[in-house]
Amino acid sequence: MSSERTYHHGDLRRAVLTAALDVIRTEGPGALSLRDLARRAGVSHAAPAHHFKDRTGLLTAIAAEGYGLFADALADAPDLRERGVRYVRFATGHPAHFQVMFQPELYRADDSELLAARARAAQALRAGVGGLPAAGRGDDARLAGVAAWSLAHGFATLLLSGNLSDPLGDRNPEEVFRSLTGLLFTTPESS
Amino acid sequence: MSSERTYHHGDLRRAVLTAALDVIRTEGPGALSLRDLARRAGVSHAAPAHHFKDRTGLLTAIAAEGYGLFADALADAPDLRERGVRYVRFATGHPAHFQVMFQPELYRADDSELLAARARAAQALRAGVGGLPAAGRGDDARLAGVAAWSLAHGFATLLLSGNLSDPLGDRNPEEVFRSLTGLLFTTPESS
DNA sequence: GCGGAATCTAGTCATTGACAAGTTCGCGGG
DNA sequence: CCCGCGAACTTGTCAATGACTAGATTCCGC
Repeated sequence: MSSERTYHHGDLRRAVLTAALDVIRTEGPGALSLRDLARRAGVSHAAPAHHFKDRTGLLTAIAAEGYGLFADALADAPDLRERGVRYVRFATGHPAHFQVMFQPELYRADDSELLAARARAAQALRAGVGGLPAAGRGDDARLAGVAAWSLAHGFATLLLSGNLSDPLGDRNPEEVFRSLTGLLFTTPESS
Repeated sequence: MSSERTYHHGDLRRAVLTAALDVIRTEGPGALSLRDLARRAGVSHAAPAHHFKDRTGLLTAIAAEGYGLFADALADAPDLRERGVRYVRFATGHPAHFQVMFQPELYRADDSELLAARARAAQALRAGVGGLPAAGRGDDARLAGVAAWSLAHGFATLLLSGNLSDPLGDRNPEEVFRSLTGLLFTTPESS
């Protein structure tokens, strides 16, 4: 598969995606170059365009894939705290996807495939807000949801930008986040 | 000042910075083009390079300026909650600065001017963590600081990426954030 | 008003994204 | 068997950009 020198690559789309995720993770989305990705895959400079149309198309595909993986990761979490932990775990496990997903100016937000995956993720995210301690109903519940989301998202974002390596040291980020939720959402009856 | 057609621009550095902030705010850092900024300022295509060396230099200058403004904004906040509110206010008031500051791969993190401003901001940020309700001392205090930072940062980030326009509607983000802190850090004696 | 330094201009080169046109390959119908 | 059709990939090209160099103009201290 890797040593074949055929005219057709075999799975160029995935190869380009994987290489792109690698570049984004280490150097950021700004360092993405379609021609560089083509070189890495051993194909001509215009080959990637056949699968992704253009640079924005590639980033759109990454965002869509990211939302899909995100929805899967959040799907079967037992409670809200665990959902938050998985939020953080996704960010550390798929940093490139995560980074692109939350920079809408990088991709085409009206892409249909992306919208579908995004909707799935949004539903998985909202599903666990009900069991919040401070949440009665209506406005307070929505606020509590925003609070939980902000906490998880902020932690994940600060983690990826390297801003927590100092205070956290070598501790497991997920465990630290679990402790965090214990500090804030102090609820004796949380299952 | 604006209609002068002299050889020297007068304040090209600021003009380029302002134009750059405008581009970043509306189209993201990826849309930055030194040549485009030069055109907007009415100078030759290589003029900006004299002030910022290269594209990364411009972004470094923006990050450094951002950290300076950030430190000023947080400086004289009465309590931790208000510091959080100002964190959010800074993000909405200086979205371009904020966006660049927290994407270290965009600039030179070892720049001396940037490091100085960043240190000032870090001190201003840490100064208000002491008065936390759940914070005893040592480990718990540090965790509580990370929690507060995560909450503010996550809220600000989600806000800038457009992810809160739905749940918030047309409500004032700062006020919503104030309510959030009331939901989480419920402390009767907080001034 | 002189000389050096800061500011800006003009020209060039390698790289990139985007597009157009042509080539090779896989595959199913006849 | 082979034929044709579409998908996958290549080659060639163009405008735009970042970065660099050399040179022109202006400012400012003395």
